[in-house]
Amino acid sequence: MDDQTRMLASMGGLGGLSQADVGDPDSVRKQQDIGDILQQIMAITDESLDEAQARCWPEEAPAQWTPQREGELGGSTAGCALPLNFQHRKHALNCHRMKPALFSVLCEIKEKTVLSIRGVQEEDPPDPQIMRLDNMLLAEGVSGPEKGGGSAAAAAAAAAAGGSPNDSSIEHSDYRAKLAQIRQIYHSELEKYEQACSEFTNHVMNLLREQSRTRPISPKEIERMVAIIHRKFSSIQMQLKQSTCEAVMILRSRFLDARRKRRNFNKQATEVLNEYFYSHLSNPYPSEEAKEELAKKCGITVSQVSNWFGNKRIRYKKNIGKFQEEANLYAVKTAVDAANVSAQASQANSPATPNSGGYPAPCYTPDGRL
DNA sequence: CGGTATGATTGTAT
DNA sequence: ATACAATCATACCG
Repeated sequence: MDDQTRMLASMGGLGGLSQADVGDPDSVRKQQDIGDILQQIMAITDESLDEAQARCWPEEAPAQWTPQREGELGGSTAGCALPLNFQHRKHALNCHRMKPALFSVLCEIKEKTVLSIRGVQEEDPPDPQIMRLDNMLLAEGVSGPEKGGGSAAAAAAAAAAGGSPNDSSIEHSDYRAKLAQIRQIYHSELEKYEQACSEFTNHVMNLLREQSRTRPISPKEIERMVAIIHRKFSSIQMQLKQSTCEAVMILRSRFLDARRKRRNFNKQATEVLNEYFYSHLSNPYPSEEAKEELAKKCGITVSQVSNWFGNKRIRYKKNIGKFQEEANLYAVKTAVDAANVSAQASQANSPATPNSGGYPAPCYTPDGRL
């Protein structure tokens, strides 16, 4: 009680605001006291904005040739008399021995009210949308670790495998270049966002910390503010990720949809494949190893071999007649090869085609005609 | 230019 | 996961 009155007195001395009527009941008076103090604080907080503004004014104003009368404006040569006045009041408030207690009470009250208003939506789980985007960017190699030599190595490998610099490898490198471009843009934008975010966060935190000396701001509140800022920025980042994903998709559909740029396999490759097919007509299902072997021989991928056999089987079955000529041709071919291998020349039996399975064998004569 | 050949993709069943 | 069937989209050829 004593303290309070003393504080009031001192505040009153400062601002001349203490018009507390002495006749009131105690509780009411207490409330009013607190109200007054709050007003004081508010006033100082508000004014400190002006003060800050005042401080921003360049001091290059030539020294005033007519020094102002001290009594009137608080006495200062620095153009504006307000700052000192405020400094003084602020200092007095800060140094008041009731200040810490009052401050903590204010913080507590504020904590309660603020928390009850919008407290319970903490720690939202990671957005599934953003996770999806992240996964995709990672899968496309946009957001993952920089695989510096990766593209070069891949291109080299493709060139080596292809033997000749075919179109596909050229297109592949083109695709890679475009992807790298997207990747670069993505990363620079992301970096920009992150920098802006941290800068802004720092700025706000400093501001709040600065203000927390005159205004009840708990560390928790600052944390919350930071979280809000981060949420905002991450939503911006999501837009970036989304548009990057779109760009990658467009690129993919343009460059990697092989149907658009279908190339027939070269003659030798088809020959190898057909040879295998017709010499295994009873069971034209190459094993994984066989597929790999064929792929290597033909300079195509294993899945291309699989595609070829899939297409071949279905088309052969659908119209055996159409393929008979071809079948005979390759049958003879293998027969000749076999004959060449075995020293016993063309004293021909039927060639080594053990036809016993599901695919009807073409009928042919040893000389290769129907 | 139109028809066919052909490699790739998609959907479905096993 | 693999095979099959249907389909797509391009390549190729007369």
